[in-house]
Amino acid sequence: MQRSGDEVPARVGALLRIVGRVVRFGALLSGTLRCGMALQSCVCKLSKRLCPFGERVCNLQKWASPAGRTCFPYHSDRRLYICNILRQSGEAERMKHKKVTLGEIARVAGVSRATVSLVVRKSPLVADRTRTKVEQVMADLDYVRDIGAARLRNNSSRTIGVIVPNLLNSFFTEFLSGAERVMREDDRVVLLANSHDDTSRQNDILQRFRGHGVDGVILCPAEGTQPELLTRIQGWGLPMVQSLREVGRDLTDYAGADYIEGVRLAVQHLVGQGHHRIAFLSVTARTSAREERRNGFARALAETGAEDAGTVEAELTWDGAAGSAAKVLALPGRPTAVLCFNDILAAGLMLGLRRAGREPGVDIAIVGLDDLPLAQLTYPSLTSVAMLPEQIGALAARLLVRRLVDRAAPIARSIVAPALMIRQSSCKKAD
Amino acid sequence: MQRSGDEVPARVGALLRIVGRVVRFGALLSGTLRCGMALQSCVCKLSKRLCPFGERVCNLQKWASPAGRTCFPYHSDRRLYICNILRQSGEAERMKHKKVTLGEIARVAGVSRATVSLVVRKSPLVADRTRTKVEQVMADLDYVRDIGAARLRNNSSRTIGVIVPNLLNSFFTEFLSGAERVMREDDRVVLLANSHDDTSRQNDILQRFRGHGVDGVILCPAEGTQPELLTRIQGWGLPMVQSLREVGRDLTDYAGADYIEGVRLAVQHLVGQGHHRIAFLSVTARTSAREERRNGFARALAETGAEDAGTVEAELTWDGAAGSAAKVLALPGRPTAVLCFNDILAAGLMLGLRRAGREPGVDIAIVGLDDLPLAQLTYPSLTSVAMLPEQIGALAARLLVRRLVDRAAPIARSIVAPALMIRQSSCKKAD
DNA sequence: GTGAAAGCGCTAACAG
DNA sequence: CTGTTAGCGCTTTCAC
Repeated sequence: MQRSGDEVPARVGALLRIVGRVVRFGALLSGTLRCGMALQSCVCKLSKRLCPFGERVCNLQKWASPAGRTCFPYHSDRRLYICNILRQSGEAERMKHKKVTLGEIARVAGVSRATVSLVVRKSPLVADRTRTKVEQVMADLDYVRDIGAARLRNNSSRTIGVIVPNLLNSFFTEFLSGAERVMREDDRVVLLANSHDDTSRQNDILQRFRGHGVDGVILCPAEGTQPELLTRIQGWGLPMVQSLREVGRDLTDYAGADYIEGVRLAVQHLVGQGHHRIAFLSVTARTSAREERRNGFARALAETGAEDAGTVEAELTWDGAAGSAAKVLALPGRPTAVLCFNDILAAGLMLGLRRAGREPGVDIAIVGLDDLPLAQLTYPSLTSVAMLPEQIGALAARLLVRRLVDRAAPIARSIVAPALMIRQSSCKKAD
Repeated sequence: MQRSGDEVPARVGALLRIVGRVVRFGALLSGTLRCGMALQSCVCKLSKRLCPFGERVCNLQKWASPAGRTCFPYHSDRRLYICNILRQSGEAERMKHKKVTLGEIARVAGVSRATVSLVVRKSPLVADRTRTKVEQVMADLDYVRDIGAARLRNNSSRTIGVIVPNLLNSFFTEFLSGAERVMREDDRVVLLANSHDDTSRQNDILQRFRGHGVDGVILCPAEGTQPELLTRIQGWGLPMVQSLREVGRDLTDYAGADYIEGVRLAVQHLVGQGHHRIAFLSVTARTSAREERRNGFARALAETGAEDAGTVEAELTWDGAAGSAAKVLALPGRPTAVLCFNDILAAGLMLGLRRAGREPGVDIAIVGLDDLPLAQLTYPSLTSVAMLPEQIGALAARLLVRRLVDRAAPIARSIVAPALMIRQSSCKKAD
């Protein structure tokens, strides 16, 4: 079955509906279905493209015969195209995965690639009629803009990298959640990596991110990160904000919580409960967060006149903290209260204390920091200071976005104010 | 200060060391430093590039004068280049962020871009001497391969997308952690997004991922996801594995835990503890995970002969679960034990029960599912069934990698075996 | 082994 | 407002 171009109805193009990547024919052309092809295997082909694009057709026979396929023409706004029905799924399959490009949208819509590009980028420079036409075609063909290709031209991948030291700690995953949310609101996408608090992995990740052309990075520096790293990153021209932890001071934008104030709230609360000998359960990993919390502790003690009953260090796990209970109890300062580096340690310590025959919240007061969700679940429930990591993540993301927009902006800090959450573990001092 | 090309020592090139993106000069040329320029601002320029690349220099004077800069030549393996000292940081800055490309490596190493490309991709087709030379230059210039540009040619971005419904639930973040780990081991990078269990956001994310050219997707389908979505994704030619939740059955690769077996373990344990009237605290969100757990519950009851004491539904929060305690206690089936959809609900339920004057683990047995870390912290500690989400994440990643390698591979399932973790909440039945 | 040339899909600059 | 042109940095033939 072959038809000459002359037989084609004048406005056949208008009857074509393109749905997904399969061409559906209008009534006028339904006769072609008699070829015995399933509707789904009807694919318009031109220059190896799926869908109804084609060069100008001069000689239908010439197109129809050599390939041994049944063809028929239709025309779109400006040109007469050839629609070529593929016999077998083999070729159809191969085409199915051929990308729909800007150029094809342009061809179908009868405009230039530049115009389509403008439409895609929502430029005001394009006429409304043109825009809607192009948008219609994009929707019909299921066009997806290739951001990677765009980046090659304009150096904006709309991708940012987030590096956290531990994905099993909900403090960091809440942080991540906030960052992801804001980035998505700003139409960006997050590349995620876990440094496991290892600087060499962190380097590795940074290189990889660089190779992927990220626009910027949110970094919670791994333990032991040197300030040189920051200058190196800046040397790459890679915008960065540090968060939760900070290397150096004011070397980059930074989002975090006011750890010192948080610790002060905790200590004041304990002192208010009548405690005057307070110990600190710290963590082994040396980060700015640790230093701030420790300094805050010393400062708060000085302010309140309470006594430093000593510091114990534990690994950042429940077991580690539980195991440190004995050391805490053996502290020469005979603490009546313990402030913990974070809730994970606090929860572990409470387990360990109970194993050692002491009732946390009764015999000894415990306060955590961070107010992770688990603080509500421990027994007794854990008094803690909320640091709002989800918010910090969001702030970090906003700082980064701001910097992407204006690289020369002055270095900024976003600090969230902590909030004391009083629960049962911070009992009044037993007499 | 100008020198003619003739005055340049024959093997000056050999004395050049390129460190980072700054050129350091060997002793032979140290005289040039007398110009009064800081070493750091010495930048080799050619065609706006940083570092010592240049066209062949025919006429040194011509290069030196018009730009008003001090120049001197050196030669590399094959060609004579010009090294141009920039006066001001203005221009130097602009250049600093100019990318080092394959072509520049090639020019410096004196080979073709194709050869460098082969080296980068570790092809065996390149001579050892050439390889080491090229690698040296890459290290010197701090070359980073642009994966986005590579993808444009070869359609492999080494990027995969992971879509989870909730980043605040550690079940999913542990999952994520496993997936990220495996992907990084395989030298891939993870694009992360949070669907918030919303199908329209999920669509949005998928489009965005598509635009970023991900090689594949790991999907924990949002509540209400239709099987059509899967066929659509497949229609895009986008490899995908489902995980933790499944839409349809065997439509795609799948990694998960054997929820039914997990529930069976829990019920058997409870029955072994003397409980015969068991309730189920379920969740409102309708997902395959919920259905499997419910079905498993029914089946396990049938197997053990225990009695279904009724089901209560709660929102997936502590408050929701705590609030449901009254309903659980009012169940006409008078349960002596409650199996909970997951640990979050179990923990919340225990809080609620205690508020209602019942002692969980004493008056009523509680078992959770998932064995989140928090199970060890509740009081009493929570008996739960470990589903090992970190492992599931890793398995999902491996399934996806496998499919990327062989798209025609048969559809596969990876199911991890759950493990019962007995703790205090699953007391023997009170008499 | 290596080099030259042709794109991948997109956008910036400029000319109409 | 729209079209033309010239690449972005890389890989892939296909010669040599």
